[in-house]
Amino acid sequence: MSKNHKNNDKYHRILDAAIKVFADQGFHTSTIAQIAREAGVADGTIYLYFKNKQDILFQFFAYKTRLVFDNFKNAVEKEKNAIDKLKCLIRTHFEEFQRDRKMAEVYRMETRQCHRLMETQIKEMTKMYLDLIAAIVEQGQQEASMRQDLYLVLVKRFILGAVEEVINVWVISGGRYDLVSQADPLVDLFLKGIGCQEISDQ
Amino acid sequence: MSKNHKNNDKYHRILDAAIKVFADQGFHTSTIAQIAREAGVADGTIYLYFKNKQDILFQFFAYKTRLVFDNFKNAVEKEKNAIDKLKCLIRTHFEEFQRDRKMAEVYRMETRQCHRLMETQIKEMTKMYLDLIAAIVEQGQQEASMRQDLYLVLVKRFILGAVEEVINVWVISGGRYDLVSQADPLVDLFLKGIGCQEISDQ
DNA sequence: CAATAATGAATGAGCATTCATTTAACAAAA
DNA sequence: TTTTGTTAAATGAATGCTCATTCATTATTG
Repeated sequence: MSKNHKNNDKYHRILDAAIKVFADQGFHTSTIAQIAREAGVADGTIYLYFKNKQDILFQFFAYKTRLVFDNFKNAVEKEKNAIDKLKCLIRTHFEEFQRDRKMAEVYRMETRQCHRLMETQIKEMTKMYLDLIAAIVEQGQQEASMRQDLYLVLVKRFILGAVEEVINVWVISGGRYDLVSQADPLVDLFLKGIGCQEISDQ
Repeated sequence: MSKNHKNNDKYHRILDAAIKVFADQGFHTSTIAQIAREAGVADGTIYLYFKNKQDILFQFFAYKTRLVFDNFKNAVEKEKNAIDKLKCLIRTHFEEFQRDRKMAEVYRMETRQCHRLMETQIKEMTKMYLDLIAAIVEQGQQEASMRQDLYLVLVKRFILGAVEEVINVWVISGGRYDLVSQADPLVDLFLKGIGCQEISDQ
């Protein structure tokens, strides 16, 4: 009956337990036994809800992370001018990752690992994010709040990279300070850069 | 006699082979047998030059990567004003990583993994890099080529993150385009940002 | 002939996955 | 309400495979 385990309480118990274990030790060094213990179920039970160990990580990307990224688009659409949209995107990103630090830790770790099966998932999410940035910047150019002479491909990476690095440090610090408050200062850097206007044109 | 294996040809053969294998599959899924095969030696031989599998990765950070990062400082010192130093840092970074793509791949992957033993190495290199950026920015502020109202901690991450992300994409693409040519456009973004001067002050 | 270096088969530990068995859930019959 | 039967869910010990690591043996060097 419940082919769709996603409606089942135990599916989530196990997935959350796995995320906690992955966050602490990384995917490869985590064992099914540890995940089972953390979830309070027997080792074998995990295989009633997941195909295998890889599948747990797959579900993490396909289900958990995906939801978060879908949110970004909705949040951004609520704002109307480009600069507010950019602020909103980054604030929402920080909010969501701060809300679920274990998710942030696993995301940070495992997106850089080569797990053949996840690649598509990860690429799709990244593309969605980059497209969001591109749309915002193009709108900003039309509104004349952003420079015309931008190399868009680079701008997208420039923004994504900085955002992820700010999260990275926050994760490494153990989440001991408020991440969201860094959003506006970061957007300020994106917009104005670090140079003095008068000289930076040289 | 050769306690210091680093002077030994075979030490480098094995280390380079390992880097190639790690780059292709990641540390955890690589086997000693694969590394031995790639290096053209027997499995056991590896243990004459390295304590164990982890030690190979340790040597990668302690020896290979470390050399590259030490270079950055020297390169930067050759320039005299802050903006040129920043350009030099990023150009050199791109040059070195482009010169040795396998190294870049392993660095990208394994710095985000939790390998207890590497942590110190990685933190030290990152700190050195961030200090370099901080010094450049502070000089820029004295020279009045960079803004006075900068939150330095954030600026460091902002720059490092963007730089690493640009490398990241280049690595993912399989190194199919020229990385170094992205250095100047990136520094331009760092200095001027993406906003229009007139409005970005709003 | 040492002494040093290299070999690769053998060892054993660790762990994902399976599956025979047990337990729980629920419904129909008494 | 209790009894009994049926199905679904959960268990965890047993299996078997994959390696990292070792070490007795062989080759190389000088």
